[in-house]
Amino acid sequence: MSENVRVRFAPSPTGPLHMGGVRTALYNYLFAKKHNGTFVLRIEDTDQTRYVANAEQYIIDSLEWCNIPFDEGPGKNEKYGPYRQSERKHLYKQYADELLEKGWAYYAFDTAEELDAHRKDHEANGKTFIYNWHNREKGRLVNSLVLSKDEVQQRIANGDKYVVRFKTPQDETLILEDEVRGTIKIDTNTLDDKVLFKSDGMPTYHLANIVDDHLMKISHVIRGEEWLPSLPLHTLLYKAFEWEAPKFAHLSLILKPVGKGKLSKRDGDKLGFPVFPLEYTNEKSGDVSRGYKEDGYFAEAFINLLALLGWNPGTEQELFSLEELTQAFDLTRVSKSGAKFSPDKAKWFNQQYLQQKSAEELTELFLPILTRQGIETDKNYVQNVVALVKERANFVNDLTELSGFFFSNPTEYDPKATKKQWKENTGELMTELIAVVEGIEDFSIENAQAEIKGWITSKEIGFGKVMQPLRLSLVGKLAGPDLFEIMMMIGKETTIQRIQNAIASLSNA
RNA sequence: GCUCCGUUCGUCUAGGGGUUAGGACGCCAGGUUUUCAUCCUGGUAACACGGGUUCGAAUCCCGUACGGAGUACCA
Repeated sequence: MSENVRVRFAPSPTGPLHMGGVRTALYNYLFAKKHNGTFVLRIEDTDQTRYVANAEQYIIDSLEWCNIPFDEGPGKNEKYGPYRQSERKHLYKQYADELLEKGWAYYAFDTAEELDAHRKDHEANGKTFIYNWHNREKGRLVNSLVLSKDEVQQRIANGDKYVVRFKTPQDETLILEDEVRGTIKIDTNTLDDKVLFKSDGMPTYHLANIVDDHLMKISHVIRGEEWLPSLPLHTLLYKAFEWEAPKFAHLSLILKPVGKGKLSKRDGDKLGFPVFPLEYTNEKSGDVSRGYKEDGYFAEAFINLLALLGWNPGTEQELFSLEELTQAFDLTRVSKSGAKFSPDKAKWFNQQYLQQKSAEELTELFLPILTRQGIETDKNYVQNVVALVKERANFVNDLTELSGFFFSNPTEYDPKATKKQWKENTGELMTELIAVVEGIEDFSIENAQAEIKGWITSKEIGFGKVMQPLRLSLVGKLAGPDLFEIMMMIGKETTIQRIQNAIASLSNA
């Protein structure tokens, strides 16, 4: 199997790439890399009515950001190109004709309205309309199986609109193999004769897909579960063409975190998490959808969490680099059932990755955010700040909230904490503390600690009586790193200043 | 409706005839941090149901229920 593994990710450019799509791409990528194979990107844009101009670039950018770039695809290494089906349009007709000649397909002249009427009719009788040449519909459908040869010729010559349909064989039981699901049995009589070639001259997905996978020498088709019902058709198509079929693997869907159904953009909006890798602006409506990248996720974390959603290595390891994923990945360990997405776990993954980063790395990421807020400071200072607060952060963006008091004096004090910690005599105590702080000649952590703690001990009052109001004065709330660290960072002057501010606004209210 | 796929703690999952059914997220409690978070320790909690097969079933088979997908001249 490790020879000539070629897989493809074949999205339709109808909008931004959903995280489920990214996962499909990722599994393809991992499988390819694991087997020294090739990862192909093919754009399936055979439906002109749903085409969205910026979608293809979005897909490419997303794969890029996730660090799972394709080896072959539009504009890259095009030895089996072109890779946009719209640009391969001329290829498909001959294959439809081949099937027609071999008797594996036929012309159908039924209009959309007629078919619609049939469907409604059947529905009214509690039945399902199946366009299936060999039974049920004899005489009601207009196609080259019931029309005479001459009539067919004439209709085509007249320019009548027609489609080409696959002629599904009768009374066969298909035994299909899926790499993740095992054996699937299907009775061909339950299948309908799918359209292979549309009246607009474009192939449908089914035809284009099989032809392209064959032409591009795809060895493994790893795709979403929504394609499982098409597997019999696709298998039959390979048979009809007398081509060797690739192996298939169908991936279960990513489900919404709460309730039923598959994950949708709405869930993200409602529960406050992105469903797209990158921010996306809808060209028509102007709507902006948030992205994992913009929400502060690391690409490695995003990939890691996606990989574990529906796959596991069989060990208890959960944190994987892309390299490790590639090594560990195995299609047979992909789970058959759909997985509910958990925003909490996603956050945890990001936290894990953030904690692994050094203060230096995080500072590089944090600096632009500070600049955007108009805070210009010394990089070393920022790095020291980051070192102090990073263990409290899940996202780089959290650093803003966590470190604000390092850059400016508190302007308000947490009311609840104030009520609890700022008592009648606290003002006097803090005034005394100012004197103590002023008296510290060499303002180092050791000295400050020794002086202040010594003073508290001599006053014979509890540490909390001083330390909590002090924290309130310096930070504005009861949170944050060690107080002495904070004092060193902001310096003696600012420390005193902040205590004075606190006394002014909290004791004279 | 019909066809196909699936079902282990709330969630992601391990386990595939004999296990105290394991881990992770979440949640709860305790410890550390005179704060908060982190961190550590512990706890909570699951084999959908009913029939078989078997000495023995979460595990194999059948059925039911529930969930999902498909049922387009969309992909």
